[in-house]
Amino acid sequence: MAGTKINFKEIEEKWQRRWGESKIFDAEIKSDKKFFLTVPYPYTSGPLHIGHGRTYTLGDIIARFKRLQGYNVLFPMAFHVTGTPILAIADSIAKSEKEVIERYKDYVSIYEDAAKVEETVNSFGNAENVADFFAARISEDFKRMGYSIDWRRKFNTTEPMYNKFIEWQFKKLYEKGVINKGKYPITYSCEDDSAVGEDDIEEGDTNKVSIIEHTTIKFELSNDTYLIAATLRPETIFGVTNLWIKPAAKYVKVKVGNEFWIVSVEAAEKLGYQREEAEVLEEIEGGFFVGKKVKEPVEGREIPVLPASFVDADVGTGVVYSVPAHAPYDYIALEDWRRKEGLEIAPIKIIDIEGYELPAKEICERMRIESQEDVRLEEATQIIYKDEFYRGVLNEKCREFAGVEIAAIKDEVKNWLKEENIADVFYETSRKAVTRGGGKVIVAVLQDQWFIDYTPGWWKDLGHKLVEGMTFYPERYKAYMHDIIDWLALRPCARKRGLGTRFPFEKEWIIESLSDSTIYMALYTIAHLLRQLPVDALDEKFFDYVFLGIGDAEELAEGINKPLQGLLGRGAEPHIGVNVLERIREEFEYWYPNDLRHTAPPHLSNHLVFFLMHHAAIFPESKLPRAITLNELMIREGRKMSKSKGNVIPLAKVSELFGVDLYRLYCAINADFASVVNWREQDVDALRKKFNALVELFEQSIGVEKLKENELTHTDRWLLSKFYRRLRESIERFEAFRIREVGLNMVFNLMNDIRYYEHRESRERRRRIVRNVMEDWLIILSPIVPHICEEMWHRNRGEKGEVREERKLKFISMQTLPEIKEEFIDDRVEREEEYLVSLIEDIKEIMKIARIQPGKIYVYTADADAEKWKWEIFRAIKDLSEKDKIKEAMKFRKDKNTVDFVKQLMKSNLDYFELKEEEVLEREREYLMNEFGCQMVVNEEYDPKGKKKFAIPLKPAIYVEG
RNA sequence: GCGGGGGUAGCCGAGCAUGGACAAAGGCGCAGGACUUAAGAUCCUGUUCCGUAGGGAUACGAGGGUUCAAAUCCCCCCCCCCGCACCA
Repeated sequence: MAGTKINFKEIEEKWQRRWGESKIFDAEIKSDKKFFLTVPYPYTSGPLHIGHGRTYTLGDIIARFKRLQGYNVLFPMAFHVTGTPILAIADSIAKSEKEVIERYKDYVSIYEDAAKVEETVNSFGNAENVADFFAARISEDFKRMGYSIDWRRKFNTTEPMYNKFIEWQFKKLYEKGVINKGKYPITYSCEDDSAVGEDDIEEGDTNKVSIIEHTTIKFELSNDTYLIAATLRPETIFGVTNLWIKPAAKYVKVKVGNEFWIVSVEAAEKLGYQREEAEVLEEIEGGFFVGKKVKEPVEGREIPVLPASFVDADVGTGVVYSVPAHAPYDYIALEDWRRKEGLEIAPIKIIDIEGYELPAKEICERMRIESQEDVRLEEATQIIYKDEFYRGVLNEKCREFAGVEIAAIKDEVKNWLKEENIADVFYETSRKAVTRGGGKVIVAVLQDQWFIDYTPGWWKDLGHKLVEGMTFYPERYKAYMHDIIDWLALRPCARKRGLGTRFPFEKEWIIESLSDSTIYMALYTIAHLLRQLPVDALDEKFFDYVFLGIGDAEELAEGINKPLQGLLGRGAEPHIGVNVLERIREEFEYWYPNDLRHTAPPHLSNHLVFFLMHHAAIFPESKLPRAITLNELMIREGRKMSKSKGNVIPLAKVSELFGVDLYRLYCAINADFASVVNWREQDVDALRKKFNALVELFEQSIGVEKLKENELTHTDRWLLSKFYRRLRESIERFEAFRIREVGLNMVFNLMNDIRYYEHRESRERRRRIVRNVMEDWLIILSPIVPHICEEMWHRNRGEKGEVREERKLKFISMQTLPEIKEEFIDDRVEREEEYLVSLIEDIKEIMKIARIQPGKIYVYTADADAEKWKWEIFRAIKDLSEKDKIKEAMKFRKDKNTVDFVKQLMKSNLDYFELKEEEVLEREREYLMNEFGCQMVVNEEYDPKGKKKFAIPLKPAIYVEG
């Protein structure tokens, strides 16, 4: 075969241009049923790659399918600019940071000529330029991917219109009493003087830094002066025997209220970020405290302060209290002391746990740990911690807490210690971390952080109720979303840095970027219309009217026009007519709610839950989201795609490297939403061959005459039956978002059917039968591979000229789903074919095993006159249980052969189906003889090997004569 | 640890909810053949083992169990992936 000579790139461009010119994806209000689909707007800090493309592509496939279903579809797009990353990039570039500049040169050179790269990147010192550049490029990328987006509604999240909208949202939440201010611990960089997140932290994406709450416990050194020990296990305070300190480290005295706390220098700095009243006084060498006695706070026992090398001044407070019965570190350190100095300190056991007498001692012995420098101490600590936490019980030394499991009593002990003014809270990071700039990351407590309080019961109830009524795909995420709502508590919603909307209640704060992207889908419905209004008009009243129907359009218009009239002078026509406002309201009313949000699982516990909760709080029930679908990520050659691995393929390169339709097909077919897609070059190549073959198949049927109804043979009917059955299944699956199955069914399986058909009939006839189903086939494939379908559709219809405005309905993209021709779906035809296939297989098997070249084939069916009783019994016992079958059969024919037959029947496990075997075989005799290149006869008397008796219904007996 | 998802032939990946037609779809890879000057593409055949008649044996992470019958149901164990918050 010559292979298809199609220039895919040309076709992509042609149809994208024509779709654009004809504005077919610009969604306008129609009386039809509507479908409003959104995917997350991309963050414009850099180019998107093929992994991101999966979500947008699947979104577009759904949008296109919904159009075929007859929905008036709105699929809009905007750009996310809010937050710190873009600003941080601009700052770095302004500061000429080499690494960032190099990275952005790479990014820009995806799009720009080498000559312009430098200049462009230089302009990125300004954050706005970064955002604008990538927003513009990503728009182009999306157009090149063939996405059916209504671009008129595009906006970005830093423009004034958006700010106004976000202000409105926060006022609504404020009215509900869920915007509050309070203390909040965060990861923080002193150097940058700001909060830092996963993206700001070195290796933060692979090795997360979380906030750990330590308990500090005061050990009195002298009046009002305390050594402050930090611990994760405050319940072990009852077993304390001594303190540990690092002699070489520097400690400081810190004035906290009326008390003086002694902690390491590092801890004092952290304390400064966690408490308002901490004041650092003099510095003291660790060694100074060695040998001193302190009073433990619970019993008032005097215990010694000892030096230990394992103490890290930069973890906790640099002071550790020692519980040698239960802490391996402490046990080993004391052992050291005993050996070197002969100092005996007896462990105090306070936790009973099965399998241990003295847990710390035993674990060290078992693991053969002998030195405090042994790295495995960490592991030993983990093991004991876990064992004791889940299985340990506090013993009689622990006052009223005795007899309770650690897991259940830990927090009670902690709270009691706090109440007794013995304990306090100290936050520490879960590991030592630095920012990408190298600044140390600590935990700071913000004293007046604004946050959204998701705890009110009424709100959670609304959230649960909403989720309950929604569709989720994959379904399991529904239960997960309920869990997230339960677990959601406080969420900081503003920060002092970054791009975004000023917090309306305190202007030096900026609304944080996940909090400003929760109900923005509503803005899509009206964004293009808001452009005609002055920004000042977009006040609270305005949005109340548009989104909630509160107030009156006339009054509102007057309010808007008054200041304008002042400018224009008396007697001038009002600028904004009531009709404009009504139109805006109407648009929102028509399109909202968001029928489907398609995104990826990482958004579940942040963006999506806010999306749901904010909708539930602000909008009436009729405007709440209807469905969420999620697709997993894409990896490449088995590995995660990331800048650092250098294995990223930009979305902008898809057309050039693979072709858009092929990429889209791969996204659709390679994995279900619930599975990770593995982008493998080898698989892409294999799919390309398939795809090209498919295109060629279509091409070869263009201009060919269809088979007429009266020409149809059994094989034609078989193909048509297969086709419409697959089509019917595919539409059902499409509706259920099982796009992979649609793709497999309508590409791989159908092509196999057609290959079989061609083998059975002829190439010429195949061209004709394909022509019979081609239009329907193209339509169902068009959401997935729209460009080639559009091309084939038009070639087939001979519409080579430009498509003019009035002919826009002629796009395949604007068709409706084909009718399923149920009359062609024919079980009998398919069963007959299966019957033949299995007969051929059996004969081949026999030829192979017996090593015979057939001279003549004898086939004996169970519906031959002499064997007919078999069919009768088959019919009679088909629905009976195994046990009853023989019994029932014997009623028909008391005979040993009957028993043998029924046994054979049961073993072959055939599905009952009425089929006239002899008739089918006679009809297809010529084909069968062709297959084997020899004579074949059916139900002849001649039966030299006595095979006849082995015939059972649907499985003829065979004798092959050499 | 908690919560969720998985472990299927050389690889990827269906099937498992409603146990039987499952040696297990489909694809890739590999081997042989056809076509070709050749390569590629395409098409056939094979791809656990045994078998001169359509059959049999062993197999679906490991081990038990239920059943006439288990990849599919139950129990237990091992391993892998994802989420656990302020970050877009």
